Amino acid sequence: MQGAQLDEIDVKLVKLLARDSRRSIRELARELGMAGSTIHARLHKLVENGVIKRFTVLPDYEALGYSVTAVILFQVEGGKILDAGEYIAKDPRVIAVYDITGDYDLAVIAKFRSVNDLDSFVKKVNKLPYIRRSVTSLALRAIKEDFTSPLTSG
Amino acid sequence: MQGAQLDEIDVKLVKLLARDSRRSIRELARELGMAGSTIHARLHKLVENGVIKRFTVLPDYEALGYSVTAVILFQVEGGKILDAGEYIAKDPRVIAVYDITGDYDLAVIAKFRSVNDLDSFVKKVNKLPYIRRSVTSLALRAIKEDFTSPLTSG
DNA sequence: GATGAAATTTGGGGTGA
DNA sequence: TCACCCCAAATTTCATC
Repeated sequence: MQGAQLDEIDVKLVKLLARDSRRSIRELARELGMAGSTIHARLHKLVENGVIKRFTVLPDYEALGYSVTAVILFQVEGGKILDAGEYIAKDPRVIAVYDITGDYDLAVIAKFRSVNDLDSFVKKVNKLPYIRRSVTSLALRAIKEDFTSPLTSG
Repeated sequence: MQGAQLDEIDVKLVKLLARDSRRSIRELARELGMAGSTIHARLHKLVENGVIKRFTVLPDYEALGYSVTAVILFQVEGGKILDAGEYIAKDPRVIAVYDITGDYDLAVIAKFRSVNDLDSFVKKVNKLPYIRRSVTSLALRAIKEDFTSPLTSG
């Protein structure tokens, strides 16, 4: 994916956009001390190279009815970890799946409309033949949830 | 924050923007079968009510040099969970902190530039007097990481 | 790569229906 | 809420350096 080496301007541009992706190219150009057309071209490349995967919006899941967040760990039979991970990843309610070291093999974070919804998800996944064990932790509260934090707090 | 009840159009609008927040109001209006000025007003309210928290960009953390992701669980002395959570949340490398049920009290997801960087983070947090125990799992691979998934896959 | 100027769209506000 | 118009500002393209 990356032949693209990013210089300091590129990184600054991504950070500015992570903070607020609606800022005009003119404004960004002014702040970065370059011409608008240059920033426009750089932005285009960043998107093309996949450094910026998507322009999106940070939603309030509570307001949208997703009041339940869960962290679920799975033990999977050796050799089937990626298969299981990819199966789990297909579910739209899953926002993250990590292949992890330690006692468990997969860490999953997902958003649900209700505890019943969570329950049906866990049961669905546990039906897979190569899932050995799972632990479900209900997130009583999301103290922080900001996937841009490393870029926007720095 | 939520006296705002969202109708179907509002939800659709958020979903469309979660998929691509650069689409013009004209285009969104056409797709939703409403006038541009109406969509403009609705969008304004969604931002004002905090249903849309921020316009942002989905970055490729690998490309930006954050090659290490970790899932860390903490056991915290009763009564100090929120304090610990808020302390941890301040670190820019932390993208999520959940107050969870189960054997551990906090689940943390964070991004690091190196394993050393991760190590120093865990040591820093473990110095807190009310942290009883922690388990660090290195994410060998992010099989999925898309915090808009419930909105964009549905 | 970067630039400034030109051509095309868009945002945002207002009006009356 | 809508359809319509307006204008200032933005995006995007392109010839040129």
